[in-house]
Amino acid sequence: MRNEIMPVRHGTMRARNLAVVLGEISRRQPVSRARLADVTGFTKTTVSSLVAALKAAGLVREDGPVRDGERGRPATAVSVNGDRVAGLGLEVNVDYLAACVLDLGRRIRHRHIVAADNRGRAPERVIGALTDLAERAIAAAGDQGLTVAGAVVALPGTLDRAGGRVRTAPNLGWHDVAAGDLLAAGLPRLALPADQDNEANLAALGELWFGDGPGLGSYVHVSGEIGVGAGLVVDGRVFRGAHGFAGELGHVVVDPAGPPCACGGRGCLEQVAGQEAILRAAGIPDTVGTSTAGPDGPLAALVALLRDGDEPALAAVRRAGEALGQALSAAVNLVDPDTIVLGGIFSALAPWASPAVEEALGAGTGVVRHAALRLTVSRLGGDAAALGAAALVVERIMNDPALLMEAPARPHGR
Amino acid sequence: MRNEIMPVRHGTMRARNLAVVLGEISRRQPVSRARLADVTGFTKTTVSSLVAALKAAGLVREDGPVRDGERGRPATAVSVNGDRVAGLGLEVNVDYLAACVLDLGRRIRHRHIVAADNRGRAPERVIGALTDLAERAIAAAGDQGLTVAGAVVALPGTLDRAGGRVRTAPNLGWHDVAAGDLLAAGLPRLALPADQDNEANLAALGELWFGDGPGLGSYVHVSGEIGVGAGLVVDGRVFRGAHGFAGELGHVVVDPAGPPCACGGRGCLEQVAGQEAILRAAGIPDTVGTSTAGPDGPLAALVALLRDGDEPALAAVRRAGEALGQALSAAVNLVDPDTIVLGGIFSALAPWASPAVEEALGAGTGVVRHAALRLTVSRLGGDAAALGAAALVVERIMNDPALLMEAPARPHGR
DNA sequence: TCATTTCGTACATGCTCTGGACTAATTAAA
DNA sequence: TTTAATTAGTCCAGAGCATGTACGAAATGA
Repeated sequence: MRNEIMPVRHGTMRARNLAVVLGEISRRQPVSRARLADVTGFTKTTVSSLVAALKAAGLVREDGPVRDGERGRPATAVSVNGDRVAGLGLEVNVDYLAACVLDLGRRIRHRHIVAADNRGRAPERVIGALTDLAERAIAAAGDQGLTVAGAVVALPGTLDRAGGRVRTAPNLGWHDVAAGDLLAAGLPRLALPADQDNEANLAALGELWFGDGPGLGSYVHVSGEIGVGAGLVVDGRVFRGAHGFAGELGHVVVDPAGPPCACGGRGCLEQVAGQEAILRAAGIPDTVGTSTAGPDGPLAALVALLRDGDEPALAAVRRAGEALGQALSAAVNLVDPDTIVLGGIFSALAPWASPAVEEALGAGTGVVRHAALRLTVSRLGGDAAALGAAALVVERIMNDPALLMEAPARPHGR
Repeated sequence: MRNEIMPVRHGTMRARNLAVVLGEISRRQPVSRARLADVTGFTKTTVSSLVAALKAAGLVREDGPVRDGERGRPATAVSVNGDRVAGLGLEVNVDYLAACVLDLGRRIRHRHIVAADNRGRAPERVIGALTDLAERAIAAAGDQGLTVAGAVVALPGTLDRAGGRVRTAPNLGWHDVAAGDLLAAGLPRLALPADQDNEANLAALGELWFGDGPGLGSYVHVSGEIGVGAGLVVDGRVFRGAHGFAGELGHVVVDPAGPPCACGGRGCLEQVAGQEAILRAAGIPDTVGTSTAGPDGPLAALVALLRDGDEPALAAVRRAGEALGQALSAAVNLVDPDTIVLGGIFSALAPWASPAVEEALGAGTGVVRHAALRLTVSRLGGDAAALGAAALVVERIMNDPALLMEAPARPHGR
């Protein structure tokens, strides 16, 4: 019904085809124009013209002659130019801020996390500190000859992405904050408009790019920090649902008779498998202020107890894993992924939680389905969402390089 | 990662723009070329050319002069031509077969349901009966001057859509059946290749087109028959997940301690809210053979008991509603729809089940979210999936009318 | 040294959208 | 009744982009 098929004009066609060629270059890295013509179906002429435009924009580089086949003139390989354009990823979380710079070649050029207790702090202050971080990142990029083309901010809450506002970020204590405007005020104007997205979605994207590798196509990425969220990736695309609130794993009911949750529901997963719940059940005081992720945080204390075989801690984590597995089985039945990736605090707890997760997952998914399902653990650090945010900028450029090219590429607007 | 951006050539551009114009015509029905130019952004020249092509293909019709504004030359209105091309929808279900013909103007031209106990019957026999039904439908369409351009079959099971095979349809007793080939053998070659899809997905599509109206954008459509399935529609598109098995609501766990299910899991929704479970709990023998949907079926008996205030029946339906609401709350948290539509047997049971569904739904979704959520009941009959199947054919044509147009529209393949 | 093979570019061609001029049909005003 | 204004739709040149053939460039092998 709501089909949104947009008109295609010459400019759109060109823009699209630039993206096709750039994408294929990125996928096959040093690759000749002839081979590009082969795989895209374009004529050699068209490929040459598209590559020339990409080269002029600094997005692509000629690597010099390479012998591809056995006879014949050697090809001049082209590859993505990672030394000119980069994306900036930013992240606001409850107990830290993060920034990272990712170049078009997918190399991380800068990465910085600072601990900060943002719980209840005024949004202006938080965004102020974040823009400081962003400025330093942009400067660092500049030192390496990189131009930062755009930025995305990861925020832990429900967003109105179109309006650039945060509706609610309960763990930050934010309500209806114009984060976009605040950020725009502090950042230099970039070529691409700054954007924001949910922390869980971006962490999932980070996993796709830097985690278990490009083999992952469709998966549920659990990103438990203070809350429990999930990013749903289907065929390499983040699935956001109708309003962008999909993947709220933390509020899936795992025990209808359970305790009431702040969300208004009852027996939500977060009540059992959220960080606070786990710590409480394990008998550890949850002191925010010392960074959760840091070596002195309560999470480290929990892991230490687990290592020592402390029974209450083990039971708490087991119970959390069980509930998580149950909620995930619903996600599997409804969203049909290949893989489940445990991220956030669960990647640290995985050695003790995984068996319970696995078992509950098995009980909640059919035999056939369960056999095809993989359960993996994220190897990414706490700033997975910042990485994903930067990846989103790069992805956006790769999907529409014309955004960064001179006017001729899109002559008639749109 | 897996981005699938396809090259765009002139033919693709044209094909796309034909779809844009056709879609806008369909949306605004009698509409002038001038207005089309306005809303699409094309020049008047381009619109004229596109409309001419659509008219030549018989997809669009000129309605005669209409005074649109107040001054100036009156416009000649164009609208979708519903009298030339139609789509055929077919449905195989446990206790009936259905066919329907839908013209491009979205009018149902033919609709036929026959009761049949397909449980355990040989697939060849079932498909044979279905092709008979299809032939009669095609003949009926021909009598009305319509050409059937394509067909889609709704099947109650997990499908390998690309390969045209049914993997498993437990309630039919089918395993790895080449339904596509069987059907192709019996049907005349249509302009578009015949396709198949899951019954739940198509029922959801049927609801989108013929149910509570175009207002619905994103919703979960529960289609309980023998099993319990759900079709997920996000922004007017069916969401199929990675392998096409999304929306398996029937196997979401509602009670981890519950009875084992045939799927290998434990405490699945289907064990509580499936038709058999409800009937058993209500003390009614589940005799398949008499059509479930018919006036003498066990479902009618259940409704009669409910009308009489029979307590075991009321309790069974209440319990089913509760479990359904709980499973649906997971779907809401994960997929983020606007609306829940109760279809299948639940539309008949809604008067007694809805309060329990509503309550469980409220307990499992945050306050904010729950306030925005609507719970409605399908007004469609048993053949919702057949309607949806026909709608899918029509949608496919509307999305790419060039498929039905002479070669000139796509000169270079693809 | 020359045929063969493969890579990349040049130039003419064709398809499709754009834009301004023009014709057509109607209402409002003179 | 005539004339100006307004809106609809078509005609025709023009521009953007991909296609296709021809051709020069750079390697291998005989």
